Amino acid sequence: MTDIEKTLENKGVRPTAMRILIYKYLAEKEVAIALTDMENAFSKADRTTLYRTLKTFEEKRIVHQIDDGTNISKYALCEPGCNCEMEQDLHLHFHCDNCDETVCLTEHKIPHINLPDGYVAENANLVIKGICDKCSGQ
Amino acid sequence: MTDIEKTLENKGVRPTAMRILIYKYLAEKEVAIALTDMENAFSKADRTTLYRTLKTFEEKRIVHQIDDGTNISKYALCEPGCNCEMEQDLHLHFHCDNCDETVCLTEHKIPHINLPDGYVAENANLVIKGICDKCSGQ
DNA sequence: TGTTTCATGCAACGGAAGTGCAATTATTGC
DNA sequence: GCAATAATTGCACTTCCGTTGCATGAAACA
Ligand SMILES: [Mn+2]
Ligand SMILES: [Mn+2]
Ligand SMILES: [Zn+2]
Ligand SMILES: [Zn+2]
Repeated sequence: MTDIEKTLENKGVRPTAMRILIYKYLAEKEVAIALTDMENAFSKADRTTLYRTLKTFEEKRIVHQIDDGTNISKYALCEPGCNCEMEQDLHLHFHCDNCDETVCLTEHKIPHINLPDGYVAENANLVIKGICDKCSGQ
Repeated sequence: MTDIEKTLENKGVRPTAMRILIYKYLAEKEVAIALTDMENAFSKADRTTLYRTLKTFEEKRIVHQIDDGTNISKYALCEPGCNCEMEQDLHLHFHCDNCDETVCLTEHKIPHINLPDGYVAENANLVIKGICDKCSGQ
């Protein structure tokens, strides 16, 4: 039993061949992945299977969904021990307008915001757009 | 010539009847408006006209587009004299999970974020989700 | 082994954004 | 005013992404 299989089982997901492949794919990419990216990478697998795998992973807190403002849902593996929905774990995301890639900046947490009276914050999403380190040539 | 007509002309938009109605509608709503909302409010007008009017308004900086994470684009009138794309004018948006409405918190600017080396920020989007003042009963 | 539960594949649907083109309306030059 | 021109509006259609229903296949269980 490999590390990935153990991880999946720990999260309550049966480690099928497909799921292991998808996990590996997510692990080796350092950027957020869209369903379409998956489709291209796994031309043999069905779109629905990829879709449902991502949803299962999300539910079991293996990945978190990222809304980077492109209107295309992206996904990235959660950090070990992260509580995606807890305020202290909400990190920001960076979307590069040049290469169109989105990355997690897991070290950069979303600052706490004081809201007007009556507003109760439960979640937050902060996306910075611009040019990424690869594209800025630095 | 009414105030609205003047405003539109100043922004370089011909004040047609339709556009004046749409502007009025946006002005009297205190929440961000989706294209579908428009369709319901103006059942006589064609969807495309509403769509293109919003795009024109956006281009001419009469409204700004809001991505609140629902994957439905919303629009709200810009504050007088605002430079939507300038960093100092980027305010945050609040989406209520209860009533599903999104509001501009124009007084709450997005805090400046220090990025890792090589990343160049050009724009930012911060959406807080939770319960709005009306729904929290306060 | 037989039964049940879960995963996968195929097909179709739905909502929202966007586009080409024709028709209508407003503006301009004479 | 009237023809020529430009801008706006309406209709039809497309595309893209996300999502669901249902049948089939594989794995776990008893
Ligand atoms: Mn992330
Ligand atoms: Mn706003
Ligand atoms: Zn880049
Ligand atoms: Zn509310």
